[in-house]
Amino acid sequence: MPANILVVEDEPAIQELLALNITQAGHTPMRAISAEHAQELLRNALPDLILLDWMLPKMSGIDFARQLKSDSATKQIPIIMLTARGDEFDKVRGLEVGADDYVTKPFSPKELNARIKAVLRRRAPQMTDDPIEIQGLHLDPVTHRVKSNNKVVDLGPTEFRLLHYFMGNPERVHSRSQLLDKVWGHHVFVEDRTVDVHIRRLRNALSISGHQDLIQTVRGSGYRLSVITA
Amino acid sequence: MPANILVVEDEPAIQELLALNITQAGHTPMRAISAEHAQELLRNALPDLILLDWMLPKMSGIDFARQLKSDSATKQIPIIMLTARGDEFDKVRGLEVGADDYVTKPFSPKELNARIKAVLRRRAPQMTDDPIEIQGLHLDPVTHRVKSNNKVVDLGPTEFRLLHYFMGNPERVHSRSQLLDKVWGHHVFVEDRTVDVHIRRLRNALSISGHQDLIQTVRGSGYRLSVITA
DNA sequence: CCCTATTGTCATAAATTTGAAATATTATAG
DNA sequence: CTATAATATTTCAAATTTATGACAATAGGG
Repeated sequence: MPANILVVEDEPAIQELLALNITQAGHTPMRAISAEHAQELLRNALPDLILLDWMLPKMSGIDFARQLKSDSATKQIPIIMLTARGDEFDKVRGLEVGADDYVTKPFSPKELNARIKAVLRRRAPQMTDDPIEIQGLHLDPVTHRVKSNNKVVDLGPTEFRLLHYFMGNPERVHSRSQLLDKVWGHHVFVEDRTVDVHIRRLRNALSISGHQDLIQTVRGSGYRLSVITA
Repeated sequence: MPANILVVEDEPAIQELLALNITQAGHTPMRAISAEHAQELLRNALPDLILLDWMLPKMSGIDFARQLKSDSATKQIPIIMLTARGDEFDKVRGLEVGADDYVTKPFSPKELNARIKAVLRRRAPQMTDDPIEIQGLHLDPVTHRVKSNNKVVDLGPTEFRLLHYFMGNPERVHSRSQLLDKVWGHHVFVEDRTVDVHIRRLRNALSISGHQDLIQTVRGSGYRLSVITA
């Protein structure tokens, strides 16, 4: 979720404010004081998002945006426009040059962060949300449901992710550490043994449809989802 | 119901007229003065519908339409052709290149909007004015009414849009952010938690006819309208 | 301009989930 | 068959998430 954000703003005070905000929201700011300066930075590294002032010295924000959107290297980078309330800015023109959203100054940190989050989210690639079926057990990420013959299997959030992962990688043994990485997240600090508890909860829930044996223990290695009952 | 509509028209006066019409119909126009310009805009964002002049400088409307329909990214976008009465235009050729409908200039705003609505309805059933019924709960966008066995469910504007969206996308889990995007709009700045409150109000209103359980909480993910009670 | 409906936020209450600790079982080397 | 390591279960308090009621600000309608 943390992203690199390029701030293009000529007023030092506002730029500082923006950078601070971005940092506090867990992202990393890159700063440019003009379109030209920004172009220079872009040659080295491409950010995940660009905050662009509508009014800039020399090349204006709108021209710069147009340019960014016409360059194949930068055109997919989302842009949030910064406009002063007095500016003659309308959504249509903004959208025409390819801005994904806009914020009017003065803006609240809260609002800015909300918009950054929203834009990044829209960009985020959709995870594979194809339904999976194994042994009559259906898992559908879209509806967030697990069913077996019209019987609904009720799962908590973690158990759902766990089962999703198992069904996406069947017949393979996963160590507790691997499961923590893939299902919980890369940087979580959780006891290995806690996985056991969630496996128990998952089996428990699956037992309603008789699928509890799908989740098998591989002593000394971890767990596995397998259709082989032996 | 609101849609982004790309207008490709080289005559400024007519373009202005079209944009005005579109805006008044509750949609958002994007303007291009040529096929090339349109291509540029399309690289940024795909509209829900394209209004395309039959006669354009350089690349003609017909060629552009053909190109749009051959590109996998744009081929499902519906196209309405604009033709002058004098133009030697025949429906067959228009349909050959994949236009979904056509309007002859001069056109009446009424006719244009009717055609836009019709084309959009064919493509996105959820944002049309068609009545929806689920589990005896009837929602009619035209009369702006919700009924269940001649019992009237009284809803505020936001709750109505929310229910409309849910009924147009049943069984699917929607995150709070998605709901804010789809029901409130892209550029609104509202707390995620506010969705909870409106869900509550919606459930409350629905309880008059016993449909409150249609709106289900999916812990950790969002909300869902589902007929599956379990 | 007054009155009412609607909205978005909070604060607080409820409900559910989670992680870890303690205890019980089970598998397996020797 | 035993000792021992590994896994299963149970339990519980803390943490997280959602539900709810109240309220101030706004928008609309007369």
